[in-house]
Amino acid sequence: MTTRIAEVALAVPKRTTFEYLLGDSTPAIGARVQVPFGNRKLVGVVLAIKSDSNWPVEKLKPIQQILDDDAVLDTGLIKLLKWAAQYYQHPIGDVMQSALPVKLRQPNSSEMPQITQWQCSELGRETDAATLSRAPKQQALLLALQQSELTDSDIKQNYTTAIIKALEQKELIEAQLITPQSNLDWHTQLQVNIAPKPSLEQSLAITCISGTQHQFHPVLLEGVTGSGKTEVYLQAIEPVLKQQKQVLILVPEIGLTPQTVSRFRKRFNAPVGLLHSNLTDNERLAVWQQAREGELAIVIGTRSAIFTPFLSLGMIIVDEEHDNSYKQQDGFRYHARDLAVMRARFEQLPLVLGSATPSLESLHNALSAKYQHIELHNRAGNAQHAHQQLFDVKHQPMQFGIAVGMQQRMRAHLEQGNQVMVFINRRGYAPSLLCHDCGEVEMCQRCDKAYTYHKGLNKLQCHHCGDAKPAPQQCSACGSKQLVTQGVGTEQLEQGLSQLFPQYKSVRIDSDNIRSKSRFNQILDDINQRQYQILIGTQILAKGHHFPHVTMVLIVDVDGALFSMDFRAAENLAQLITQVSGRAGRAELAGEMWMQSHQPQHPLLQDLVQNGYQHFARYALDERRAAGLPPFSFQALFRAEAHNQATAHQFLHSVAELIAAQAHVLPLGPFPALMEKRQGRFRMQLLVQSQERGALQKALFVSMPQIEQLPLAAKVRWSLDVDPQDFY
DNA sequence: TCATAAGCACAA
DNA sequence: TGTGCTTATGAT
Repeated sequence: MTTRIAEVALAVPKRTTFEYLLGDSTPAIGARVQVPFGNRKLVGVVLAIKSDSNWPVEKLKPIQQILDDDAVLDTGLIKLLKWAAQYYQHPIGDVMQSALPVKLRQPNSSEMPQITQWQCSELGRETDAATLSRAPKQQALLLALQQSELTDSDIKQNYTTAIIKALEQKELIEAQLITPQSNLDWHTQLQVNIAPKPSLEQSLAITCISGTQHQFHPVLLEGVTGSGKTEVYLQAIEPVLKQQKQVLILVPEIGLTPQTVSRFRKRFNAPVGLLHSNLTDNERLAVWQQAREGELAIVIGTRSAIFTPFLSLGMIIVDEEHDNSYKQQDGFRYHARDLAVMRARFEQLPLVLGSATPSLESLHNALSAKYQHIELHNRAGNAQHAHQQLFDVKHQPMQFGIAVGMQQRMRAHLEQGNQVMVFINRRGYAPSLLCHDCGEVEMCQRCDKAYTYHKGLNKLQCHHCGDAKPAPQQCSACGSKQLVTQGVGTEQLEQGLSQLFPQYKSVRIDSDNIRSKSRFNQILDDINQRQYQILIGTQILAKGHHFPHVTMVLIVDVDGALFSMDFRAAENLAQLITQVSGRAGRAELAGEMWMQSHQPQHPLLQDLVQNGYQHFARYALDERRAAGLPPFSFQALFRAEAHNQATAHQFLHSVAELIAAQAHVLPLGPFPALMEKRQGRFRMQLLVQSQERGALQKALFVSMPQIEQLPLAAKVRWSLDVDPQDFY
């Protein structure tokens, strides 16, 4: 009788799998098992069953328990995850774990969990919602619940707990613990509700996408804002659903709006599952299970939804594919869009990457015919883009960071009853506090960056490490009381604008002011109800929301991105500008967008303003080609931080030597990170670049074990980022 | 002299 | 990554 051994992936930071002896029963490949590890118990995923081992068999320990009857990760997902572990050079066990819902990382059952669901009480069903007219939010929620039951987190997207509690106390609604029921009704009961007639462009796109099922067929759908990409998605997935195949739709973190979701729900009258960061662990597991059982026709989710198991997946859509939130920024640093491409390839699926402002990487793939390229040029109903213009602020009188000339423009728009949106990329009152007598700036000792002054809280806050302290009364160097602020942040801008325009109401939208998703949705509602005339915010305001009454957008400072060390900064700025100008205003009321700059002649800005993103992106691609930057080369970034700079430098220097021994790769650095010091640690980076992806992969594959052996590797906190998106 | 902190190796 | 063993530091 031969010994049977299971190869198990465990969440430990080693690049290896671990082997265990099997008893009488054999777990499925992809099932979870509980195993002894040192003197603790861990949950791992079985990757293989075999009869021989690289380790002395007498040293192997037996498996303690098989946790699942069936695989929690099917063979397709395991293939994808193994590929990802290799590509991103990340420990396989950690990769497997991050693909599982939190509940399954512990030795819990993978059975369908119970979740909290709200419904109307007897009284609530009979109550006319109109009687709650003095509490419009409660009224809306009651109406919604009279239509159908909703889960706890569904409700919390749009309503605060106070509203839920109020209705509960009036005994109009009640909570119930339910176990989602298993059924595949949508297979037979799918009904397609009336769809608007697509434009010529749209129907061409729909035919291209849905014409090729059961094979890998990547499409870049480059459609200007308002050209009806969602309608293309809706009609393109129809034949997929009709074949009883499921659809996975990835959206950016902030882009999951209730409107989008209800459009999909209403069109097909089929179950739609949502995966986003506000779900409880049980809700997440429930959606995961329902997708796996085939009960959900459509799953819409953020980054990690790319790991959702499906009974029968038929298509993947990545909406706003350029969005940076698809890249995981710590631990297992995968890019969900890139994994979507691999998953579609492995499982032979059609794939749609949609964006008004495609990433240069995807655009390059489309232009070089690796992806099919479909463009939507026309906006529905002849809606116009906001007209983009540059405003030269050189020698201009400024107040609160806004040129007087721009203030006059704002006034004109406000006086016509329209809304004005102002973008500024700094939170707080002022980016630094300075002594007028000696010039001393209050600095965070741990990050070597100026503290941001928050006037409302009367605090100094470091935006890099989060350290905060009460705002001082006098200079810490000379004791002078002449402390002045320098620069302008959202808080000061809001205050300044209410001084300049006292008759108009303004609202500030930044992460200081937006604590919860429901509060954010509340403010968006109020904006569209025209409760506010002046909207002040950071980038958060730009993502996915429409502002029909905004006729003027002002970007306070575009210069920062033009001269950034980060070669992607200009691309990101262009995407922001284009996204915003497509979302402000409406058909009969084209808006204008102004950008304050000291460098209005800058060729990138000029190109963007005169020719639009499409032209700009191709121009930027040429620049990347000339400079040998991605997507014309491939990068990996080693980051290291240590208590003193020399240690981090020394470590990366050794890494560079190991890398340099490999063929066709070029180590650049070590150089200090854009943010040189953070939380009291010095941060250095080493960029590895290659003309060929394969050469870079091979170099990393060979070097990583050597790097891990370096004496300093244990002393320095370090990580590897394949295809880095930023250099912080 | 003891107690706690920091450093280190290791798990199948 | 988390644990337990070893060594360094330091207060009494």
